[in-house]
Amino acid sequence: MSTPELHQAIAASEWFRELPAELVGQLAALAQQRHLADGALLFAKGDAADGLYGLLSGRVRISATTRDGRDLLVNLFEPGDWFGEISMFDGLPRTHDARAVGASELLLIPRARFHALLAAQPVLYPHFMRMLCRKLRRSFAWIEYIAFLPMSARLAARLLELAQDYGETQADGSVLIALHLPQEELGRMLSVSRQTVSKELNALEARGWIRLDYGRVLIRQPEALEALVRGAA
Amino acid sequence: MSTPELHQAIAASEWFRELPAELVGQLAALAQQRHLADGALLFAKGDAADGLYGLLSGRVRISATTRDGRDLLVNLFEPGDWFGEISMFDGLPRTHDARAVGASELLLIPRARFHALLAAQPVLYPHFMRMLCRKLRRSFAWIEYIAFLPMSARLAARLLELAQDYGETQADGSVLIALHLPQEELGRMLSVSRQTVSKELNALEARGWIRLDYGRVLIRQPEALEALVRGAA
DNA sequence: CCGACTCTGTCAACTTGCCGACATTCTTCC
DNA sequence: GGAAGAATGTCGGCAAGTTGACAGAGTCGG
Repeated sequence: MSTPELHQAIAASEWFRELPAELVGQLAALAQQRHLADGALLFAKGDAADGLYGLLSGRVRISATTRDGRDLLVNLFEPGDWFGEISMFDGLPRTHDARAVGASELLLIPRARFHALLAAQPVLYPHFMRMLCRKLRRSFAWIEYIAFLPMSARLAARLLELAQDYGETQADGSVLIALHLPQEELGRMLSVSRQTVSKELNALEARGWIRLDYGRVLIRQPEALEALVRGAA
Repeated sequence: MSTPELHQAIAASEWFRELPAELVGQLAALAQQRHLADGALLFAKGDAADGLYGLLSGRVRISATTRDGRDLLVNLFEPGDWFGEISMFDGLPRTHDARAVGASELLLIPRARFHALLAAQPVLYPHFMRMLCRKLRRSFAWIEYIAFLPMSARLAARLLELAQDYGETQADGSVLIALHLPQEELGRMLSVSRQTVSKELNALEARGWIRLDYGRVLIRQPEALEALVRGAA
């Protein structure tokens, strides 16, 4: 990918939209390109930080795993997202595993260069602080959901979040979650069994709020799901 | 409190230990002092951010609350801790409620002044980024505990954390958690009922790993608790 | 030292969600 | 079009934790 194309890709990302063109240019100049095959491991929990990653195409799955094979799906990044900043800023090991879902293209801004740029351009700091704050708020919300909401409301909340990130509005106004999303995967997001997800999704479908399809979900009445979340809170 | 005393108080805090004296002085110059009576509300979730807080004496309890009165005890700060930085950096409302436990003295660094100082001294940024990263890692660990560990291991993990923060080593080598800590409060930390906490604590005591006292806990064998956490992970 | 209050232990009935098993249905790839 | 594999629906037994109730024990202030 040529430098102007890189510049374009970075400037288009939600995270760097407000950044002046000059700084985008400087970031682009630091970036290396990287390719990952489907399922390839980008980094694992405990690894030393190599740099900051930006996703150009494909998907990256962030998860926590136990020795006995259970795993928790923490995040699913799509093109335009940036991640891996935590280890960059505190110098400690990676907090999670990162794995490609489908063949993926990434940008890597290596650690040392990134810190040099930050030192030269402290204007960048508030920017990345907002990035950290956003993840913190997301974590807090998640913790509260687990603490306060019953499983059904948590599922509804998760569906709405997915619709926010991956939703495609259909002709009839309903929102299709444009993801290959088996119920087992949904279960891994909520740390709940496949069977429980299945039962609950069917209950939601019976009420006409969603429609189930093989490996995907269509949300017909987002307001009803929101009410379910709020009502339980 | 006089300015040199403030300077001293800030420099002594775990968070600002590495900060050069000059910057500590500049922070101290911005600080206002504030007193809170036992149980007084410092700020509530949803409030606009007034500033960054440092605790001089007493305790501050950070929690999330539902309309129907359940609450989740997220954090318990002690003298030397600083908090309230998230809303400062992203400009969004407070994420939690903060309430004094016992009469408390606080420092407030007002928002506008703080940002002026940051702009003048960007060296401060990496410092606060580490602060955010630390809270993020804590959140992640918590989420994983909830997802992966059974209640007993989560309780053990929480006790060890409390021992870390509030522990006083006794003559016989065991560690007393120097907090008024009713089992109900422990339950609110883990979002688990008082009865369950009671049963589990008694099981731990039966194994000789802890000793229960009225409103407090003594940890006799930290290693055993650690093994319990690790074994379940 | 006594009464009020807080904290703890315990029980039974109930709810939620897990797990294993098995049958069905849908998709994909030859 | 026909496997093979992936995803889903469903059931019953089981484990963990909740809720409400009540009794007993510890602490504190007058």
